[in-house]
Amino acid sequence: MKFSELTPEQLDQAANMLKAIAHPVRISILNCLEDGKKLTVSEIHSTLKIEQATASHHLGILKDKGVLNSKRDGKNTFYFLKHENLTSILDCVSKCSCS
Amino acid sequence: MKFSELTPEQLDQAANMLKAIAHPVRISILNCLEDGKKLTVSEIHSTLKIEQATASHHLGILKDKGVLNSKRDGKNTFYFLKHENLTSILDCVSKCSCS
DNA sequence: TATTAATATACAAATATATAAATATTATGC
DNA sequence: GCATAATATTTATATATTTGTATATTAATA
Repeated sequence: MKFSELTPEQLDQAANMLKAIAHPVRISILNCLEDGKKLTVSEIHSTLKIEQATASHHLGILKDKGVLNSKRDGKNTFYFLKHENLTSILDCVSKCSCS
Repeated sequence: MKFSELTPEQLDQAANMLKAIAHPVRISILNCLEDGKKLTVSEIHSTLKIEQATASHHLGILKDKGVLNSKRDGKNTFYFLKHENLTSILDCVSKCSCS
């Protein structure tokens, strides 16, 4: 799939997905969710030492833009990567930003 | 290199790099520069049918954030990818946003 | 040197995003 | 139903980004 074959809508969706990822807190969240891990809002909030509302907010953005999925289980909501291979983006950028 | 091993500064740089890419016009620009191609501002501006100033502006952002490099040759400035493997980000996102 | 081509920058208006604090919703267990 | 825990949403303020238009810079050439 070449980008030149994408419709403007798909191009926008790709940009929105990347925009969602392109934030220090949200990169850190994705880092927590590597290897198929499913974590609750509380776990993210305590692990990253950020406000509960902030964690929920960023998780909501990532879900809204198609990066994450979530599954409610009682009082908890577990978040996880929608596409496992998205972490390869992180690998690539971390390589590029360290050289 | 795991992200958890990145310093806050490197995390910010990675986020800035992704933010630079995360825009429909700039994704289209990167798409033009695949396979090591080097293009001038004029070529980008006519290929993508955007204003000259807009092309220059977006190219400047991509260069400033470490995504592109440029080389002046007389009246022309040629832009090209700084890290060839950055296009793998596009491949990944295009796959994810089409499924 | 004057003209033209190619690129880059400055500015302003509209839009979008980030952050924190407060409040609301959803679900459990007594 | 009431209290509590876990999430989610709202609101307001500050900041950043995008876009177009105009202008400035840089380089070649007549």
